[in-house]
Amino acid sequence: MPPAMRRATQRDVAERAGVSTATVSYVLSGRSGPGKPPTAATHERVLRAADEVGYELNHIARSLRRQRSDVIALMYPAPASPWSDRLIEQLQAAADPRHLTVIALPVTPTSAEHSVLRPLRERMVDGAVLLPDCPVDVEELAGIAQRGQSLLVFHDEAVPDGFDVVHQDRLTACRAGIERLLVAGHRRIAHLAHERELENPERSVKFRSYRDALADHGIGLDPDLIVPVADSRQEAHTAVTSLLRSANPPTAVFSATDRAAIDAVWAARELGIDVPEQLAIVGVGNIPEGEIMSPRLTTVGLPELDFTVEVERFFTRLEAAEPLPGTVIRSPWHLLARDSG
Amino acid sequence: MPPAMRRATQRDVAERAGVSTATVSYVLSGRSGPGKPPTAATHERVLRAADEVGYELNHIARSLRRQRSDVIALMYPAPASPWSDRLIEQLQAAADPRHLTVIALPVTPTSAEHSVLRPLRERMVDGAVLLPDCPVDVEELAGIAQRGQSLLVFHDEAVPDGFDVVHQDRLTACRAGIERLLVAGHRRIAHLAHERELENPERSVKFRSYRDALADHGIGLDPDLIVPVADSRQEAHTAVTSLLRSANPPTAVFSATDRAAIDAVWAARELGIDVPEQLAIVGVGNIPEGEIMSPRLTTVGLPELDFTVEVERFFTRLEAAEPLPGTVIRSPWHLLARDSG
DNA sequence: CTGAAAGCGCTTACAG
DNA sequence: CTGAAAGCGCTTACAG
Repeated sequence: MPPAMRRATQRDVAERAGVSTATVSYVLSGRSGPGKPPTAATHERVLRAADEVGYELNHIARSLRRQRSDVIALMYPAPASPWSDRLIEQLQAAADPRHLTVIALPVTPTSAEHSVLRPLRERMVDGAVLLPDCPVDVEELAGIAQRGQSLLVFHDEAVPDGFDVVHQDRLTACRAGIERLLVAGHRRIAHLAHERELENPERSVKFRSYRDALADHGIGLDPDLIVPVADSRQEAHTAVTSLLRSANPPTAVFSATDRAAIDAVWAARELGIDVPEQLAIVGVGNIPEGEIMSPRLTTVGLPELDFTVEVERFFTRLEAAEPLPGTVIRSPWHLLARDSG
Repeated sequence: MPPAMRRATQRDVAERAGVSTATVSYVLSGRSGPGKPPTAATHERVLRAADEVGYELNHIARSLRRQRSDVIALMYPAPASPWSDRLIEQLQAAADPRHLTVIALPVTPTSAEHSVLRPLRERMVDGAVLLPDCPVDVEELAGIAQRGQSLLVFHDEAVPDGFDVVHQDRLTACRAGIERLLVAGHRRIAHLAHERELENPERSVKFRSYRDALADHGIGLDPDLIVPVADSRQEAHTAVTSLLRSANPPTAVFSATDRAAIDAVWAARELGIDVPEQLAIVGVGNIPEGEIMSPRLTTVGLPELDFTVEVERFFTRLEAAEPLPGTVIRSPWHLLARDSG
């Protein structure tokens, strides 16, 4: 940072108003001490002085003294999604009247695992909501909760321990999606995967569902059918096009994202391949576009993009006078059988 | 926040290691004072003590003392977009090796105008990149820059003043998009608008382009053709469908977002209406999907989703030893005439 | 009703 | 090479 112009502090305001910094603090924060509030005249004088010297609160100093930052975070794996957008919106709606600031912490694939929880660990925020697939060490969460920060974690395997967990049963739902393809007789099912998750397949709900469901039906993995393109619309389009043009094309696609699934529909259409007759497609995530395209996208996900219950619980914990026990919120994913597969 | 367990501080570490807090600070921060660095033995002892007491740095305390937070923000109008995702990615890539934290500050329509710049005003962050259409008071930016925070502002009318501005000439480009429709002979052109911007039309680049281009061609505004659905895929789809079914349907659509433009393509297709023959469609934003759908979307926007120059300039300013003069980065939008209109 | 003073948890010249 | 001490800008019991 280039050198800063000296900023006005409460001391400057106090001097100008001819009062103590205590009085300035009480007036500007709107809080009342144990005694009677400042007189109207004092109040007025402080406000004017603050205005005259161009005083602005220093949030960092307040945070250190109050031992809370009044900032909460939403952590999500980048890129953003209708999910993260909706949750941000609902968090902000709840945070605004409480004078809390909501920040988003997008986790990019390059982020080192240890650094992801740093903002929590170093107390930059009072609490956080963690969306699924954030590459964090679940073991560390209990420690963070114990030190007084509020946590709501979307994670199917995590056990609540001073924090709340949202169970979505994603594995079950994803398996139902692939089973649907298998039951319809498909044997060559391509998988559009998250690039990052393919590096660490055991952690990937989507890849595991795919692998296990196929295995149950006696089908092995064909590397040619697994492409790491779920996060890029362009790459998904290209990859599906070339799969469909190959000598031995798939008859179905299971995509780790709805976006890539939609690209698959487009790619098929351009080649004159009918969906679902010649190519069945199942996505994951249930984003709103899926419902308005035609054929409507068959997918797996939350039936409603609504986090009222989760947000309420998070704020309850944040505002609790004493530590609350961890709870589980069940919000299971469903197979939404529509028209594409 | 529920009451916190007492956290270990550097004082605890110092006591345990039998050294002063100064030594602890030097060891843990990796910084060196004016003298010689601590001996290997001291170093070792401090590290072990820190580990034993479970010490974690308090970022807020460090920030207050150092007078910088080492946090930078990307502010963007919610919902997120390929733009904001890409910029976050590039900012993080640059921030990581510098040990800076990047946060996203999505601005929702409900945010009061005065509160949007609060994180800057109150010094929660050392600097920020502001994407277009953030509802901020441009007048206030110079003051923030003067107090030492780094600012890079995407804004076509802003004049640099201790901060950098990116000029994209969005108005010119948007007008070119509508002109294209007018020149092709269209007279009934629907506009899919941002809901929020319709409340304050003078601020809306897209609405102004639409209104002014039409006026130039002697066409008045028809309220039936202006619908505030650009931010919702579902609403866009519904609105376009009902427009196309109306007694006097539009022959073209100018959409404030590519997303809604794509929905318009889908809606038309479902009704058996040809794009662009029977309905010409022009979007705004140039998101990647536009290129892979068919017909390929005609749109207006940045030719490349790349912010290398902007990010470099931002970090140059952030790291400058003294205040840098404001500059203008030109990165003009273009009309990308493809197939949909 | 108002002020003097301590302290939040760090960092950093300075003295030794 | 290490330690004692001041201070970043606030807030808040406490004394008057």
